[in-house]
Amino acid sequence: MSLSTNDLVARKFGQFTRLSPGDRLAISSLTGEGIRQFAARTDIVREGDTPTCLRLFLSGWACRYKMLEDGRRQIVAFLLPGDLCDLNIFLLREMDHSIGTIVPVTLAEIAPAAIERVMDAHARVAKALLWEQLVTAAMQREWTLNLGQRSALERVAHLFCELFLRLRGVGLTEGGRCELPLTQADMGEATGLSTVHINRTVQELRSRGLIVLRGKELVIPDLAALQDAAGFNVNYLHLDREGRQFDTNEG
Amino acid sequence: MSLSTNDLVARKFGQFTRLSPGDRLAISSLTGEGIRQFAARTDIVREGDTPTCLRLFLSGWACRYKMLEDGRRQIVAFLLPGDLCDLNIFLLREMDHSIGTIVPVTLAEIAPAAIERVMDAHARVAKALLWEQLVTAAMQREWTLNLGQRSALERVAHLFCELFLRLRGVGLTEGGRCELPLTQADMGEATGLSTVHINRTVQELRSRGLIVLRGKELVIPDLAALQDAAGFNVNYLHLDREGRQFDTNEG
DNA sequence: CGGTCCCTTGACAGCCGTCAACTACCGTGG
DNA sequence: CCACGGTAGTTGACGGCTGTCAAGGGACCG
Repeated sequence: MSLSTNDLVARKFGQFTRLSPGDRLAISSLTGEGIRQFAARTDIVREGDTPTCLRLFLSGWACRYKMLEDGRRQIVAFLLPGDLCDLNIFLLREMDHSIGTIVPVTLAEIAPAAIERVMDAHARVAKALLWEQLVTAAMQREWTLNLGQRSALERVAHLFCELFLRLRGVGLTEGGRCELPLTQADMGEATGLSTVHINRTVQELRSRGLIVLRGKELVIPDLAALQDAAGFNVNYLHLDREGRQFDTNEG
Repeated sequence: MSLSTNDLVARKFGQFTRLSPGDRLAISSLTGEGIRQFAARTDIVREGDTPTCLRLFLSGWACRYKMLEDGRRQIVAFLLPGDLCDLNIFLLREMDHSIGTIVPVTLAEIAPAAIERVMDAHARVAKALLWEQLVTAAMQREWTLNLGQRSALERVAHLFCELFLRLRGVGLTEGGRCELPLTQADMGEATGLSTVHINRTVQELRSRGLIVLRGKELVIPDLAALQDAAGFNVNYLHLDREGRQFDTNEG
């Protein structure tokens, strides 16, 4: 498990910089204690809770969500394996949103002090974590654009593109195939659409041959075509290895 | 001007923590050089640019925005006096969005190294800046909720509540009154609504007595009523002085 | 005084939500 | 073996919120 965590971390942050074995070990060491499992469809953190630790997601899918008083719910982000959530969050008195699982999740709970220690000792790791935080913010802006300007078809296509590329970044795809454990209700809450309209939109994407979605498996026969339908611009994921300037020389 | 910057900084971060005179001076000193002015309706940074510096907004209004290829435009955030933008941004190779002015803007351009120096030397300042970054992220999540779940009336009311409270936080309101230099087209681009529908929505808010909007001045006769109409929950602005635990003892 | 920007209003259309019913699937238990 | 219930997906009918198109008015400015 430590090995696979190391691998996950290498893939995740390898999208930004090449971490040395020592760097990777430092991150993996954070996950030594505090491994926790959560069942599907349960809350990990609730709005109003006091933040206590950061979390590194190791397996499974979760989401950040916000609710209105009358029950309307908006998923504002998905959390996938390799995602680190809430750097510096302990500065806030209480959470303004909740985090809930979609499917069973394994994550590592990390004390703020431990992260600080590792970031102080490993400059490249520090930069990689800050990069992760910047990309998270960029995704949130892109979602704002998605909800504000895109049509239903574009929104759903965009969501699939983003999820696929993020999963591919951590080695969780096979060719054009990936897992997609979301219900259509989840997709609706993420895109601001009703489940009925999600259903129609998914079928439109199917009939255009842009996706094959059966069970919990998504296949994208032609990623460029799906991106085109979505008006997807990959720049916000910042997968450009800018971090090469910070790459280790050790390998 | 240095004095007024000091005052602005004190108000802005005073919402989180009480900075010592030395802390405030340290921030103000960052703005000594690199003061720049921008005309109304011009770009400060463009998508694709290489990030070079952070910016502390001293006066005027600006916005972050993203565009789609066909010209659709989404404002994803407003930048008001006291806002600091893009901590750590230099880790990214290029901007994924643009920043443009609404009205003439004065800002201080700050070199990454200078910020780093101040944050290293002043722990409370560092925490205040990280808090600012967390609040920015929280606002982006709230906008996601706004666009995904709220009706046109709720969205516009919510926008007005947020802008008013943010301005009040830096002392730019008088009673229930504040400046609102946005055109209805701007409001539309921020809320994902057409200008025509913004117009109708604003008039509905007017006829309900929730706002008085004339010229570039917004009056909110009953903030609680407007918040109620918007379904506004202030928690995401994190104005709870959690930072009191980090407050200076110097006064 | 013409031009431009911004606001306003009306008519009409369409995207998407709501409501409702139905199917498929699956695990449980009688 | 089948009944049963719950979840997820699907489909049709209908309505409404919001967009589009178009035109006009007011304020400001060169």
